[in-house]
Amino acid sequence: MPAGHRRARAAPELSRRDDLLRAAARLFVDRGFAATTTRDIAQAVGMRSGSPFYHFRSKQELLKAAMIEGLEAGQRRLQAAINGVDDPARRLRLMIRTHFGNLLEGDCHTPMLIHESRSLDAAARAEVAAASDRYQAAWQGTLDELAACGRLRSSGSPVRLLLFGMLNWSGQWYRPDGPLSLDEIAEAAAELLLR
Amino acid sequence: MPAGHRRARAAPELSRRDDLLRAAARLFVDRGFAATTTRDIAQAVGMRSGSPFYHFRSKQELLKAAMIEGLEAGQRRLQAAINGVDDPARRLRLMIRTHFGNLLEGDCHTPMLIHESRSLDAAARAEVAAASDRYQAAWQGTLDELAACGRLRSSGSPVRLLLFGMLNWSGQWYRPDGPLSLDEIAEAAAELLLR
DNA sequence: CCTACCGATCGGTAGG
DNA sequence: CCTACCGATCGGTAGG
Repeated sequence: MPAGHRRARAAPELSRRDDLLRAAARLFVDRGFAATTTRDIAQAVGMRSGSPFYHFRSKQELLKAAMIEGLEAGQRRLQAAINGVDDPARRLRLMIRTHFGNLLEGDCHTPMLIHESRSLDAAARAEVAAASDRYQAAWQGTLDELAACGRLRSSGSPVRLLLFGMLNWSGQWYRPDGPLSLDEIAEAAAELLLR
Repeated sequence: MPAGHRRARAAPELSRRDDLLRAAARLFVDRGFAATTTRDIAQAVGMRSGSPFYHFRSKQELLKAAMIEGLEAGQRRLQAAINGVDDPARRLRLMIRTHFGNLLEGDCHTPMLIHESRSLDAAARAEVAAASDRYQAAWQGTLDELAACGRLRSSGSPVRLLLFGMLNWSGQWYRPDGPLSLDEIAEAAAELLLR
């Protein structure tokens, strides 16, 4: 039994670390950072209470890594989705839909953790803020382009922030089995921005 | 010294209860429910660690009361602001600006606590949800009226939810000493909705 | 990665 | 509303 499986899982340490990251992200999103126990996280991946600390120095480090790596994975999905798309309006629609995916599909939902960075110390919070800025910077170019050709309702400075509000707040009310699909919600959000 | 002040503060028990509620709301908003200690709350109003439990049965009850009473106070401000205003577009602008006040001015910021209702048991969560629904119901009439006369960008069903997203998410980025005033942000949000 | 454990903190209570 | 306190839980560590 151990023989045939050797190649299936390369670098088992990395995979375990990833398991912890994914379980932590899910629990942090569901219950909040402070209400989640390192024991909960360990149990979610079948470890004992002390073992997560073999992979991460502290609970805060787990949160920091989950947020940064989750944001970077989301950013890669964003770039892949708009790769080669010239029309900025179509690009915006794709970004909105992809962001909903990062936020509400899959099993990490990292963008919903942004508020938990208040639980980090200043240094870690700065690292997370930098990753979050990189994620948002990817949007500014498309918004500027739309504003330049007059296709944005409002080119005022809070537009990007209001847009992220519409999108990120959906984590509070969206239900996969509800009456609205993510495609529909994404379309409605784009409609509000585009002229 | 005790003589002359007797009339200044009527019903001191109620006032102490209110002090606790305000301090709790502020701390819950700043640090989150789970990360806030009942000792923190007691200290914030000059009590000893056991004393909040003379006014509230449990930490959860404190959260429930802070949320419900805060939402009701906000709803009263909302109604007062639009009292006698006939133009639905102007009413919407006033509601948005007043909601920003409930959210970001004063010292309770109750709407930012909605996410913390996950820390309540099912019965308490239902009570809070009912108060939150009443708060949101006040908006639906105005939105319907605007949709009926074609002055809403989109009359799709998620518009109210997307609107609340724009507004409530601002708690994540708005700074009183930042470049944008609440008047400007409120105006930008209204611009996105109105045609 | 597990076992066994520690010190600190926390929500809540008794009794006044 | 305070004093004094309890039981439980939690993040983290030593040592293997």
